[in-house]
Amino acid sequence: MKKKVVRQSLKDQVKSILIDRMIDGDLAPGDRIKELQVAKELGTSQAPVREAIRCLETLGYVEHIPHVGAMVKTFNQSEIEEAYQVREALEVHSMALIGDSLNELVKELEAQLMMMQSAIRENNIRTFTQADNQFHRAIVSFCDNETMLSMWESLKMQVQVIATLLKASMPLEKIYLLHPPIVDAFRSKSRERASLLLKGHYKILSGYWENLK
Amino acid sequence: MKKKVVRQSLKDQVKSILIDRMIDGDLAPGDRIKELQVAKELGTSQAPVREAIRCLETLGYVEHIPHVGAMVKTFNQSEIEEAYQVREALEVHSMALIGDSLNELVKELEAQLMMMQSAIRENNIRTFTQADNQFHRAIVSFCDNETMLSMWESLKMQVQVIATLLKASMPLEKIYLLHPPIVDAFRSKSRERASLLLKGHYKILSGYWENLK
DNA sequence: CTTGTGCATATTATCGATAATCGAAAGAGA
DNA sequence: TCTCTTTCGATTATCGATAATATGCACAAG
Repeated sequence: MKKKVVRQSLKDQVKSILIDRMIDGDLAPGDRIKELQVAKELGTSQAPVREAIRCLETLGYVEHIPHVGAMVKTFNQSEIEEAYQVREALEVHSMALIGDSLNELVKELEAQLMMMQSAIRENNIRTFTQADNQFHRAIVSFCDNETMLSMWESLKMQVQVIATLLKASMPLEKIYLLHPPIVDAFRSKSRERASLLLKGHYKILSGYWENLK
Repeated sequence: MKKKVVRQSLKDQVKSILIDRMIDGDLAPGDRIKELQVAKELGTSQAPVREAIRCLETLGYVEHIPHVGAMVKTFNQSEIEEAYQVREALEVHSMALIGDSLNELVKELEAQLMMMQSAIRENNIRTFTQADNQFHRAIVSFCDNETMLSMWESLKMQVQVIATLLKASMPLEKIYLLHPPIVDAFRSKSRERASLLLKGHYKILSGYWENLK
């Protein structure tokens, strides 16, 4: 691997730092992000911070009110449900588009199944979630449509919220079991069946979700 | 209609102006957009222009290369095809989500059918395209999912390109005829059939598209 | 006790100027 | 002639300072 000189703009660096803080929980939903304060902390001027925040805004990570400021976005219930529906739409359609790379996809999905299983054994929710995400991402990724994939990824945040809640109330094992049949369907080249199974997967999860509310 | 005090930030004004220029063709795909030049023209400083451009960038209207500049985006073929597939995914799934507002939707769709017909009589491609768009938008709009709708709308530009080309090579009448059966299916509350018809609609159009390339 | 008004403060929005970076053209060496 | 380096002009990226705006509080009026 070549090691290019890192020449990241300040904006990008600030953006990464802010995202990290959100992941680590240093920045919780609802927290204010003040431009000058962040700028001072990071030793830059207001401009790059400002740009970074606007970027996070369009990514849907923060909410911005003119002349007032930005805060880490808190998703309300309906936004989360909406995102879940869109995700389903994209994944179901992606399945129909996957071409002759079905075998490779199956291999990737199997890998993620293994990962999920081992996560269950260790009761490691974090790893499980990661594998689960990777499983679904693979489906979209293999249909070879960058636009589709980037839209799918833009839902990450909202999905993360619902996933966390679901995993707290639903045994991992139960969630896991929704996946192998899908892989089976792919293995026997039956996109149609896979698609129905995926819809079922989402239906069951949203059933649980309804009970949570 | 209430008339609130308009207090648009410079960024928003610049953004609107640039979009207008793109629509009017003053800014064609591939054209450079220079920050300081625009700033001078509009009598502002570089900052608001810069923000506006970054905003257009995330909207997918312009392409930005660090330290080089921004230019009006030219879509390549695969990007356009990708967008069309995503659009299909969103619309098909939306159909399944539409609740008890089916009747209202039918009314809206019928209105757009009429509009298309009259556009055909006058051979007004612009009006036809508008009605066509509105037809498809209505489907997504009636499933009551803001996230879905905003994603659908973010594909506007790419779809516009493909639509223009298609309409040049395919009789409007032929395109029109793909729509009434969908409305019929909705009228008889058959979401399933409507969904299949919509998929057929897209299949036929992409068939034409393949011939164009 | 409620409502409105003006001020103080905090924060963003905008500005003009400077630094950093890129791409093309000019020049040097083989 | 070709390739590599250097220089130069153009443009973006960043800065520090100032203007504009919103929010909350104190206080007066009803």
